[in-house]
Amino acid sequence: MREGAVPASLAAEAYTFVKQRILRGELVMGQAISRRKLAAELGMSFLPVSEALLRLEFEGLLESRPRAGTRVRIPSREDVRGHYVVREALEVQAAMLFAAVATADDRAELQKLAARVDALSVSDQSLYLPAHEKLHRRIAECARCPALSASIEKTHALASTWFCVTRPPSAENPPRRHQDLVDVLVTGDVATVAEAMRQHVNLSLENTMERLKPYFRLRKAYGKTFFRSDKRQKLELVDLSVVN
Amino acid sequence: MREGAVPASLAAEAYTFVKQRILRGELVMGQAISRRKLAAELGMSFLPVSEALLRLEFEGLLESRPRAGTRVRIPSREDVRGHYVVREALEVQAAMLFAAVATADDRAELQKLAARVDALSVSDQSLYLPAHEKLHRRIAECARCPALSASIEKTHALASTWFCVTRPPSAENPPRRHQDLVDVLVTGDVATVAEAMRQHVNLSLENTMERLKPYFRLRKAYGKTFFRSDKRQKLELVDLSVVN
DNA sequence: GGATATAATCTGGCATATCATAATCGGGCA
DNA sequence: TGCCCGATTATGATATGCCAGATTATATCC
Repeated sequence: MREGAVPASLAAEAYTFVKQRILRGELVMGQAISRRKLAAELGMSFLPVSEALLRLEFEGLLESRPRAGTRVRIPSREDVRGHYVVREALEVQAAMLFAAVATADDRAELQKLAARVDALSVSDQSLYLPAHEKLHRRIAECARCPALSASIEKTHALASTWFCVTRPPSAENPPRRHQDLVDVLVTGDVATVAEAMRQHVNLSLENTMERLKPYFRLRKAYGKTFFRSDKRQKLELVDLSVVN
Repeated sequence: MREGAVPASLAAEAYTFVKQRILRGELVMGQAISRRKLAAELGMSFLPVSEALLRLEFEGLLESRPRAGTRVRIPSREDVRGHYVVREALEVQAAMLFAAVATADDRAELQKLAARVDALSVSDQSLYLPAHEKLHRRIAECARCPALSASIEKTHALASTWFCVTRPPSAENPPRRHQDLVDVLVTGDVATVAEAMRQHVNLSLENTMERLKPYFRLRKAYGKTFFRSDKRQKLELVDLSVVN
């Protein structure tokens, strides 16, 4: 995700550009993306832009239809459930490896991160998300398997799309959710650790499912047509907030 | 993977074409692929071909360097290990879900498949691979989570690349390897099932690691240069078989 | 006003052409 | 025979242009 220096290719530049926009919530679910306008904005042809969007489509962040358009994907219930099943598999594996190979420093750092995440979860929503991502990324990195880290990171990027909807002030969760999890990770045996992570992910699933509920209907409304103007989108979202 | 009717796009046609070639072993590890020749062969421009190869590169089947070339990827030790760590995570998850939700019919079918796989493993190598794939795919499908199935299938496609090297007549494995696994899957509780699958995958890891050992050196020899003629490849392979 | 046909606009897919660079080839040299 | 260096060829990345189809805007009719 680092993009400090000059990008290896124009396509890579476009890729990180769009991805950042999505992750920051500047592009919301269902919003249309024009390859040509993007190309003009970035000062390149629309071909590298197409390549970048294609990649984001493979990763599940976008969806497109041949001559209709491209937009930020709105998930279905099955999408969300499937996502969390895969995520559970990967994160449990990471947690088990963590318990097996993490150093004392690794464990100490993780506990600090967890405290920070839990603190932010009630104070600052915008800082919470990246901190939460970092916590999970760190667990995977301490498992010392780059392929597993990469898989998990891809999974998280996808889920980030869903989290840009403002959530209720989160009195719903125990305020020590991540600290409790990490305490188990740091001290427990492999089986205990696996079970704790499994429950943690399943809690996230329920949260996400609840939060996205209004969007599932929106997805149906969008269904087959790729709107280019965003008038209807706005209308739907008003309708959405009524229900929410 | 079905490709019965007309493909949705030229790029999709090129994608399945190349993928089939790799999975059938017509394209071996390290072999160069020319986008332009492929395009001519398929009667299309090299742009949809590029898109197809790009996708295969994302999936880990190919590797390319900007103005050097594209070739079938030769894995490193870390690649193989990482692959099997992710695969273990996914297959264990599938096995657990299978144990939880599979019907009686599902279980009966799986036992037949396992018997067939074990039989083929000593008789017919070319039929063994697809049967083995089908067995694992069936487990995932019975878990009734399409996203998990898709992830596992992608993982298997990648691994298929490594299996086109002829393997020693496999007296190494107990002749009931898959039947034993499936017996546990069908009758065991969730924890037992998970552990059985974990061991099964780890056995595969060791097998694959052993079989690919000569290729790890080949990868180093290839290293930075993307050969376009295959003279050196042939030479290396001779050197390879000496060691093997 | 509201529905419907029709033109204008926009979209993604693809073909062709160009460019800088990497791999290869062919001499010259030791 | 073996090795280094320029010329040649091949490659992936990108630009531009065109096409068929989807969406949107507009005119028309009731």
